[in-house]
Amino acid sequence: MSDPASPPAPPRRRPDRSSVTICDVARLAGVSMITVSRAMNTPEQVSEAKLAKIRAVVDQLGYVPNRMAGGLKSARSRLVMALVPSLSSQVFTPTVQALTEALEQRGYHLMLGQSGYEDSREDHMLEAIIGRRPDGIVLTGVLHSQESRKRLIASGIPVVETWDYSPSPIDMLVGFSHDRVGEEVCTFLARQGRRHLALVTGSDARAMRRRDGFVRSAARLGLPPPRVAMIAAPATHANARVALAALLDAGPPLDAVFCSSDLVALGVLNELQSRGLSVPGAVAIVGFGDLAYAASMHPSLSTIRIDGARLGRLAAELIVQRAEGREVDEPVIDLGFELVERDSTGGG
Amino acid sequence: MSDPASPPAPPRRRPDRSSVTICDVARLAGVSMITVSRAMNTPEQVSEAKLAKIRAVVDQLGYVPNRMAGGLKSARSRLVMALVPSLSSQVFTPTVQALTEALEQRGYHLMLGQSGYEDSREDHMLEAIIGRRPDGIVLTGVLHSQESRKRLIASGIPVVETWDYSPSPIDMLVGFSHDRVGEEVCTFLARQGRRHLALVTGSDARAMRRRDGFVRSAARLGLPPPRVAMIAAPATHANARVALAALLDAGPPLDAVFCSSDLVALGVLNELQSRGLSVPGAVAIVGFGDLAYAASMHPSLSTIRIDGARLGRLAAELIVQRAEGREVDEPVIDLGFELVERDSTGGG
DNA sequence: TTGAAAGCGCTAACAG
DNA sequence: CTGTTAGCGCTTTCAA
Repeated sequence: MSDPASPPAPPRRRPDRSSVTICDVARLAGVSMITVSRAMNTPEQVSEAKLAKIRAVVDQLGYVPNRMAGGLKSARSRLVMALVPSLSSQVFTPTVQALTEALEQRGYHLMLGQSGYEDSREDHMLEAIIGRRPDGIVLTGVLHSQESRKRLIASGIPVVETWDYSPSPIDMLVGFSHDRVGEEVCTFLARQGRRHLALVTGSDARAMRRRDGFVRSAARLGLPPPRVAMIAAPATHANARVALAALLDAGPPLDAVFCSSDLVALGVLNELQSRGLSVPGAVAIVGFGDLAYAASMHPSLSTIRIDGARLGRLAAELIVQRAEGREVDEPVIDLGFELVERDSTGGG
Repeated sequence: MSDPASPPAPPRRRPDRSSVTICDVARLAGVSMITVSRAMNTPEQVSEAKLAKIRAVVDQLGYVPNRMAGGLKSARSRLVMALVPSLSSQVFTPTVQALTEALEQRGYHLMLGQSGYEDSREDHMLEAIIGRRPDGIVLTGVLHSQESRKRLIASGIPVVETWDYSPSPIDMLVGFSHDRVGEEVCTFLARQGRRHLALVTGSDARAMRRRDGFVRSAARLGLPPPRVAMIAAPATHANARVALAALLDAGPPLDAVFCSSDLVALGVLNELQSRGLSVPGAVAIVGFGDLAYAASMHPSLSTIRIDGARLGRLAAELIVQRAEGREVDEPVIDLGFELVERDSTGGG
């Protein structure tokens, strides 16, 4: 019991978890560590015989290389960080999905982060990112402070900005002009004979840009200035209803609404329905995003479609090119957008 | 030009990007590396004077510790991997959000992965995960093959399974019983006087468990066997409409539908509306998930609410406890659920 | 095609 | 409170 020669072993956590290393494999296969390394990374440099032997041992031991160690020496983490404002906004899902797949195919992994918080957290966030030494960062129109931008540039990590357009990005860019989206929707509604236009919109920077284009276009076309209902954050279905309700209660009737997202459009539709206003008879609605349900809603929703999957693939391409030291042929890509005409604006 | 003594330097990529290391900081601050390390990780162990000096140098140089290096030595990556079936299913968003925040607070970062693919990719996925040596894995009722489960157990990484209930999990669990969800919804609808029940449901394992509970309960209550419409994957709004349409066209009328998600419920609602069937008058609808729009839909949607945020916080708690070698007091947690009664079932 | 040596950037384990 | 020593697991030279 109290034998001093055999003290009870203190219950240590994970004394040697997953301790199978490249060393163990090398020993069992009767080769050197570096040969094992080559067998994993560049098998064409290893003879058939040793390759077979090594692979057998790897399977037997369940060896999985430690990428932290590899990344440390090679200075390549094979990690790409993507920052989206929020996961609840379905608009970014296809982009993230495509990004994941495209990177995976090339041997990279995606880390996903949410940036839709206060500026105070941005610093923490950036530190977390840079600390992991990703081979690239995909930004979704974020980074509020100038300070953060500088820091990111200083880190030397390749950056792709997306979902927005700027002729002079930090580094690379795949996006489209929100200004032009606003203009095009306004022109379209005017052509449909709508004159009393309104916006029901969230308050993020890109939505504001769409608003500006919309309002400017209305002025140019000689329409009455569009009325704007800002949605209290977050821009949920419920808040959209509230915002539109306030607009309807406060002023003259309107005959068309441009919404900052398809979800908002759904809220607007429900509010109109509950007031007995017909869509598209009395009021036309245009959404933004072309989410899965836009086409099958009742009535189906006219909206702006962005090819988010293509965006993701292009961004992945750019990052990988830069990470592998290749020359990037076209670092700034305008993806464009498409106005999809459906029932909510009077039939397509 | 052809001076052999000065060959043109090949244009190398990132020759020394972000090369400021703990070494540089130590030198400039006139202390040893380990003191800098302590200043960053356990500042209470460093004197005020040196701390101030070090912090100044860190700011000046823009030093960000390389977590790959730290993780290598300490065998703690401070990385937690979360696997969700898909990002498009909004049900998991609050969980992911809460997980992110709770982990961040404790100095961990979340890596998000999507698992909703074919089994063939599961192996790749697991390899990618284990390769990064996360301190924990949060699983969302996934991992199709028995092989994968074994491999995960063998890796020794703490695992929390979520969004499901099993008395004998791999390691730890935070979830609820889908069987009981099905039972409760069925009982509820029966109590409302509904007798001709139907299911419109996706085909994932958990939805199937809800179906089983629902069907079993109906039998027990002496109701006619519920009719089941399976939705072609993916379970979108449009596919839900198609599935319900087929059901309505093929057989006798029904007076209540239990849907496998709120999105499906929206599709079901739209299909009923377009056929002039009133909700809840002719048909009652119950969803699953209590997404943001459920409460503000028209009519508002009765549904099953899961406290996804709480689930995320609890999972984070468990992971961190295990990662830090503390004893886990309650490794299996039944979170429960709540039936939220709204207009789509005849008023709450 | 293979191997030996060296070290990526950091931190545990001891001493002082 | 501070420093020294020794490596984490892997890959990049370089040489055979």
